[in-house]
Amino acid sequence: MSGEPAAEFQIGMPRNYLRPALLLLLGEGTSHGYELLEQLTALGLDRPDPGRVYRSLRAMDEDGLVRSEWTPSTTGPARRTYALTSEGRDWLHALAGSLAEVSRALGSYQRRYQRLTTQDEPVR
Amino acid sequence: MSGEPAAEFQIGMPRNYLRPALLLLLGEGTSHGYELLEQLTALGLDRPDPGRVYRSLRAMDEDGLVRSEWTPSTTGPARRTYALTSEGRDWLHALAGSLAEVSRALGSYQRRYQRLTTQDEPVR
DNA sequence: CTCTCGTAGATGCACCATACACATAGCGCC
DNA sequence: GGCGCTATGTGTATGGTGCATCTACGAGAG
Repeated sequence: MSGEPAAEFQIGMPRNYLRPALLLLLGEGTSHGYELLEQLTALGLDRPDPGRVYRSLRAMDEDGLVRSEWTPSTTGPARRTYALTSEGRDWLHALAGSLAEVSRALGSYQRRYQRLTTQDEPVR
Repeated sequence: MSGEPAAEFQIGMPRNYLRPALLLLLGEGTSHGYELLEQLTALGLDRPDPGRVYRSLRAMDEDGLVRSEWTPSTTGPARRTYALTSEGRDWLHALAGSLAEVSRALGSYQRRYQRLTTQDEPVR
C-alpha cells in the first residue's frame, strides 16, 4: 500500500463563486462584511478568507453592483453596510444562471460516475 | 437601465475539476489524451486546453494514479494510452465524493436563489 | 489602568491553477 | 512539396486564492 487518497488535492467551489454568493446574500437584505463572512459558510464556503471577502465587496462596489455606506455602531467598530443595486441584481440573475449550468454539468458527472460504479461492482 | 451583465466574469467549473473528470473517463476504459480531450466536453469542460490536459495526465502518471504506455498507430502519430491504476480508482471515488459535496452546496445556493426570486416577484 | 478578546475592515504578497501561445512530428492527400 | 488532421507536448503570463499581518473600537478581566 503506497498511498491512499490523502486529504490534499481537495476539490474547491467554482471559480469566482464568491461574487454570486455575496450577491445572493445581499439580495436577501443589506448586510456588512463581517456578517456576510459568517453567512457564507451556509453556501458552501468553509471558513472563507476575510481579506478576500472584503476585497470582493469593494470590487463590486466599484463595479456598481452594490453600494455601501458607513453605519456607526455603539457596541463596536463602525460597519460598512452593503446594499444590492439594480445592476447587481441583474448580475445575480446572470451568475445564478451560470451556476445552474455548472450544477447541471456536475449532475451529468455524477450520473456517469454512478453508472460506472454500479455496473463495475454488481457483486456484493 | 444602465448596464446589463456582460459575458465577462463567467463562472467556471470547480477548482481541480480536471483530475476527477479524467479519472472518470479512464475509469470507463483506457484512452489517450487526444480522445479524452474531446470527451471532456461532455463533462462540462467547454473546449479544454490541450496543454492542460496533457500536463494533468503526466502529473497523474507521476503520482501513480494512472499508468501510460506508447501505442503505435498506423494512421497517425503514436499515442500515449493511459490506464487507471487501483490507486487512481481510489482517488476517483474520493474526488467524486468531494464533487458531490460541491454539488450539494450549489443545490442549496439555487434553492435559496429561487426562494428569493419567487417571493420577490410573486406577480405575473 | 492595562491587557486581552471579539468585532470590523483592510493591505501585502506568494502560490498555484488556468489560459494562451507556440513547437514538434507522423500520416494521408492533392 | 504543401496542407490539414492527429497527437503530444513546453513556455509563460495572468489572475484567483490563501496566508499573514495591520489598524481600530468597545467591553470585560485582572
